[in-house]
Amino acid sequence: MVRRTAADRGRDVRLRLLNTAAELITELGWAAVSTRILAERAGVTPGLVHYHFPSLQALLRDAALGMVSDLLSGAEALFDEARPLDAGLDVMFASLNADTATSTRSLLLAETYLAANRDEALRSELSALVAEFQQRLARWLAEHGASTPDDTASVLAATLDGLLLHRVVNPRLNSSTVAPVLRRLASAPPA
Amino acid sequence: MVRRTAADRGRDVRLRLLNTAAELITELGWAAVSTRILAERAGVTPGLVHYHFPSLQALLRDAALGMVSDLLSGAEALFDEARPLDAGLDVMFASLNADTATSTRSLLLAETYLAANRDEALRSELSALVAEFQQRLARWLAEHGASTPDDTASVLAATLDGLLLHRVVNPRLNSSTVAPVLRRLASAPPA
DNA sequence: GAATAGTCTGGTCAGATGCCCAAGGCAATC
DNA sequence: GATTGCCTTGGGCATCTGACCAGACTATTC
Repeated sequence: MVRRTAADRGRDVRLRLLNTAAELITELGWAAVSTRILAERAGVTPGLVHYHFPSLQALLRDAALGMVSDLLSGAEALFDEARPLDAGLDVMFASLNADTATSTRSLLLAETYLAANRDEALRSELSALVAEFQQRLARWLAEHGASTPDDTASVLAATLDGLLLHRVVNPRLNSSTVAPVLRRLASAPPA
Repeated sequence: MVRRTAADRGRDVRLRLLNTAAELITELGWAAVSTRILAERAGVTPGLVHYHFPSLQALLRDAALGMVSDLLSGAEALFDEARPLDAGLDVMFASLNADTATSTRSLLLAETYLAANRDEALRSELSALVAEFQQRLARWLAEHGASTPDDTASVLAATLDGLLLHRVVNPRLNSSTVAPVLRRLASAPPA
């Protein structure tokens, strides 16, 4: 028998709200997530939303930043495991396609970029997350002999996000077409 | 004295609605554009919106596709003029940064990708526009000795969009850091 | 001048929105 | 058993939402 105090249940509801908020942002778009839709999907009364969070926007911010943080950590783990540079690039892009959970979470990333355009607080927190990811990516590139690792990491990170967006309208984008080009992007310049 | 028939005024209002709709999508996000906000900004009564368009969504679709079409035509013109491959890449990315109008319109492009995820009709029309742009880009790359021009064009287009998104949170992204990496992406693979 | 056709107004409708709060719940502590 | 502290409910508030429409306006055609 598990003891479930009020505080436990509260933490649970808070978490469930954050998770379903992330889902709904990708499904409906950031601005279309409403208190009531969110509460219903989370199996909770609407009033609870404003008990656990100061505002709906604050909830969406927390939800988005949490998921983005998870997503970037996951990506870091991928290329950290795969030792050679080529394999790392392959694995990174492949994982974006294969896993539906990852794929929808990456749409959330794009939504968050756009929302960051309109929300100062969100922008600075997102900047920090992305900057840290790029530093690790740059370090990994440098360790594997890539040239101008910092600039390459910036562009590579942007490319990965762009590919996620483009997959919506471009079915040609799969591992075998993309990987060789990415390899060229990360390689040393031709003599 | 210019003759302004009723039909002329009508066409004018229709155009003004489309233009301000595009503005508002980038400012507020797709789902946050409402009939009344749009009408007020366009200097028009709310009722007019549903006279000229069957629904608000249809208006937003038309507005977005129109602007995206303009944006892609503009980009095509840029790299068509700049004969060498390197110069073309430079000019393409530089123009995205320099011109504020172009820069906001490119945020509209990202909003449209995400909206296309939820709107079948929008998705197919956007796919067609992007596919045509990529074909021209691939042809241009091929003419300038790039390898695997089709795949390269797909990834390059995604990279450009990704860079637009990332500029929001990454101040390092400017012409001088990005251009060399793009050049590597488009170049022939090292022997 | 009458008829026609396209454009526009102002208002209405039912429903959704974010946020708030008094009242009740329940487990831990005294 | 009383008290304390956190969680939860259900309803209410003012405001906004997309869509609709009867009627007015105006330039063109007869």
